[in-house]
Amino acid sequence: MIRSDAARNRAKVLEAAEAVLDEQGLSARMDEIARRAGVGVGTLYRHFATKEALYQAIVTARVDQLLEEAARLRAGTDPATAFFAFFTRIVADAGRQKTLTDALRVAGIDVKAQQTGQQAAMRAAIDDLLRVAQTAGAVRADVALPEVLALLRGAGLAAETGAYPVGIVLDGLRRTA
Amino acid sequence: MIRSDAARNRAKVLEAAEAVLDEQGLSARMDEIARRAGVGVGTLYRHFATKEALYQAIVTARVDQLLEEAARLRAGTDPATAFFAFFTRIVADAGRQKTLTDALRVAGIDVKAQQTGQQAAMRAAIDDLLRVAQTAGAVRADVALPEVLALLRGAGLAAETGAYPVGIVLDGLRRTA
DNA sequence: GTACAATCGGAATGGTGATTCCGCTTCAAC
DNA sequence: GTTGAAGCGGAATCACCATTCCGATTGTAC
Repeated sequence: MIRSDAARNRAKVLEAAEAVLDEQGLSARMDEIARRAGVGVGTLYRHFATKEALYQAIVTARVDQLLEEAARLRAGTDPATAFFAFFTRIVADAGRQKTLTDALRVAGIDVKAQQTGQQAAMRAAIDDLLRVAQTAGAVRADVALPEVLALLRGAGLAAETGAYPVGIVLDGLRRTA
Repeated sequence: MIRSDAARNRAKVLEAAEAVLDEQGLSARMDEIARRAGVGVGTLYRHFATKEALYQAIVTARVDQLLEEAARLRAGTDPATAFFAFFTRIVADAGRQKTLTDALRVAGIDVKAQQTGQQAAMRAAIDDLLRVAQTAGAVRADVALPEVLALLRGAGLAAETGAYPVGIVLDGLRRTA
């Protein structure tokens, strides 16, 4: 059986880590996270073997949320606009959560060889939304996944520091009259 | 009088630093720069008090180059395209020189309060090119300097990791028909 | 209530890399 | 050619953090 205090601490750690990492990005210090969670660093390490692992846990969860959102949009929204909504959603979130920008890396060129297949899933979801939008005539035909990923990466990174005019980029992606 | 060897070493250090910093960004190590310059770290520190100072020296020079380029474009090119050319030039360079991305920060929201007035000059130059292009009807009227800076920042950051489709962003900036 | 394994907390450790120090070397003025 | 100051190299220092360790504590089973 899992000790109740252990479960409680794990939750506190995750919550604190999300807050701190969103604010400061990967450069946040482990002590700070532990302090904010109200536990010792030892406890923190009992639950997550390394900083990287803790980070990974959070990012993975976030990407999953995005994947769900993509599915939801795909199913329930006008195919011509689902793509734009998803793009916008990602950028908006990136402005609030530093971890998300790195989450994008999971979908992008990815620095350290990833694993989960999450990367593939994310790419597939975006690619799918893109194609449908193109078929519907809402997005110009001369762009493909790589371009969209690059635009997303840039928008996400920039949004991290301040407001980003997604609308302009989306206009650039719209079918040229 | 400045000792000849000192002058020579200063130049070697600057050259090596440009190369290394462009390749690896601010995380490059001081030893590496010294090694590449063929001098000891002590020498490196005799010429530049801190890593930050060395970096600053390079970035400042680069921004100056950009300012000249802006002036050149402003004077000698069709006002309707000078803006696009400048934007493109910056993004292209950012893909090659990691220091440039940070140079953009000088023109942007700037993390650690800057000084030189270089920031102001850069902003003014971009603002000027923008306005002229707008007057010429080449750029949509509903964008202003902040939006352009944000787009530049994003494009620069993304270009650092891979190809970036500037064209799409520029299309988004064009006058909407 | 007791026992013991799982958890805790947080001081100590270890690694990385910037910056300092200082005895040695080289330049250039005389 | 001599000499003092400026410059040099690179080993030693310092600071910063992630991660480890271990004696003290707490939860759960009996």
